[in-house]
Amino acid sequence: MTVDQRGGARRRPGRPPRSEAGDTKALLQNAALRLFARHGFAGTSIRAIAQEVGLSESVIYAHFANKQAVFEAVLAEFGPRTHDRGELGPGPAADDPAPYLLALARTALEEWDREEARLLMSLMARDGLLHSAALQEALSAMRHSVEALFERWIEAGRVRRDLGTPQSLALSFTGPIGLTRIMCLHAEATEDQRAAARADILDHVATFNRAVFGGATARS
Amino acid sequence: MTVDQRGGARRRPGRPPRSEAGDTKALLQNAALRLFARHGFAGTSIRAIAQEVGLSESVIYAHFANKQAVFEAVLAEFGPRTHDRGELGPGPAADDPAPYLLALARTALEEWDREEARLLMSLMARDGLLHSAALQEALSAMRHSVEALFERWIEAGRVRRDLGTPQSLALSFTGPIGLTRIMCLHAEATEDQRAAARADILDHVATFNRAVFGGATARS
DNA sequence: ATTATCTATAGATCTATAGATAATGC
DNA sequence: ATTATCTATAGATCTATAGATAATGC
Repeated sequence: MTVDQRGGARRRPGRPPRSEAGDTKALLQNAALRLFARHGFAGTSIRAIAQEVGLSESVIYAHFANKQAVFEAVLAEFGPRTHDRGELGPGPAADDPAPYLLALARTALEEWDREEARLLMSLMARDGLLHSAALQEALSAMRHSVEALFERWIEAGRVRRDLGTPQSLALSFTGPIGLTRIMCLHAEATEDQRAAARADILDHVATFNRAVFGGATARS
Repeated sequence: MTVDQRGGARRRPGRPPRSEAGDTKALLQNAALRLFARHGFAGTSIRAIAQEVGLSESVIYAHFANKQAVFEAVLAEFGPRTHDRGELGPGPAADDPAPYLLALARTALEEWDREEARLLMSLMARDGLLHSAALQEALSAMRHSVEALFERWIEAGRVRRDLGTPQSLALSFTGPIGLTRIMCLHAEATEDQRAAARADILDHVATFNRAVFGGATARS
C-alpha cells in the first residue's frame, strides 16, 4: 500500500516471483554506502537502509549478521584498495620525471573523481575513518612508492641533491594533491567545485615540475 | 551510591552547596567536545555527556535547549576562528619570503598542535564537518591570504614569474601542511606521530623554499 | 523567589529475533 | 526443502519533559 523508493506498493509476504527479484545484497550495500556517506554509521539506521531499497528492515539480517557487518561489507567492497597502488604499471617513462609525475596525477584524478570513490571519501570524512589505521597505511604505502621515485631520480641526477630528502620531496609533491582530494572530491561537492579541484591539482603538478626540474625538462 | 567520573557518590536531589559547585556548563561543553571528537554527534548520547561529568542527564536541558544546541555551543567555543587568520601580525619580515613562510608554518603548527585544536580536528573528521561550508570558507580565506603574499613576491621579483600563478604556488606551499595537519594532528595521534608530522611540515617548508627561492635567499 | 540539581517517566526510536508466508528449484 | 521476503514484537536505548528537592542570595 505504502509507496516507497523502489517505486511501487509494499511487498506482500513470501518470496517474490523471479520477475521481481534483484541482487538484493548489492542493492543494500549500495544504499548503505550512500547513507553512511551522508549520515555516518551511527546516523544511519538499519531501517533507513532497508527503506531506501523498499524492503522490510528485517531482510537485512538475511544478508548480514548485524549493522556492523553491513558497514564492513561496504568497506570491503568499496574501500581503499591495498594492492596495485601508485605504480602506473611496470614502466611507461619513469626516467623522465616531470611527465611521469603528471601522468601519475592524471591517473589518480581519474580514479578519485569516480562517484563511488567520492562517496567513499565522504564516508571516511564521517566516522573518523580518515584517521583509521587502514587508511593511514594505504596512504603511507602510496607515499613510500613516490619516495622511491625521488630517490631514484636523485641518484640519477635528475633532481638536485641539495633540494631535500626523497621523503620531503614526496610530501611536497603529494600533499597538495591529497589535500585537494580530501577537501573537494567528495559526494557533496558540485561539478564546478570538482572541476576547480582537478585544475588546481594539475596546476600544482606543473608548478612543482617547473620548480624542481627547472628548465631541464623543457629545454634540454 | 554509584561511583562516577567526578569521583564520588551520585548527587542527592537539590541544588548542591557552594563548596561543590563548578562551572557546569563549561564542564559539559568540554566533555561534549571530547565525546563528539571520539564518537561523532549521532554516536554521542546526551546521557553519555552528562555521565562523563557525573551528573544526571536532565541537567543538560538546564544549560542547552537540546542536543543540537550542545553541538553548536561546542563549535562556537572551540570551532575554527574566522578572524585573525594567517597574517602573523602587521609585519615581521613579509618581504623576505623564505623566513616569513617558515615563521608562518611554525605559528600554525603551534596553534594546531594544542590539544583543543586536535580534538576539534577529530570532531571535524567525523560528522562531515571537513566538508562543511564553514570550514571550506575558513580554508579558502587562509589560502587567499597566502596567494596575496605570492602575488606580492612575484611583483617584487622575489619569485620567478614563470614558475606558476600565485594560486598554484599557494596550493603547493599550503597543501602538504594542510594534509599533514588533517591526517596527523588529531586527538588519537600519538606523541610520536605528531612529532613526525611537525618535522614533515618543516621539512616541506625548507624544501619548498629551496626549490622556489633557490640560492637567492641563502647567498645574495 | 530563584537556581541547580535530582528522580521518574513518556514517547520515539533502534537493533535484532521469532515465526508466518509464498515462490523457487530439485 | 529451501529461499527470500514479510509482520509483529521484545528489549534496549535515546531525547526531552514534569515535578520534587535543597541550597543560595536577596
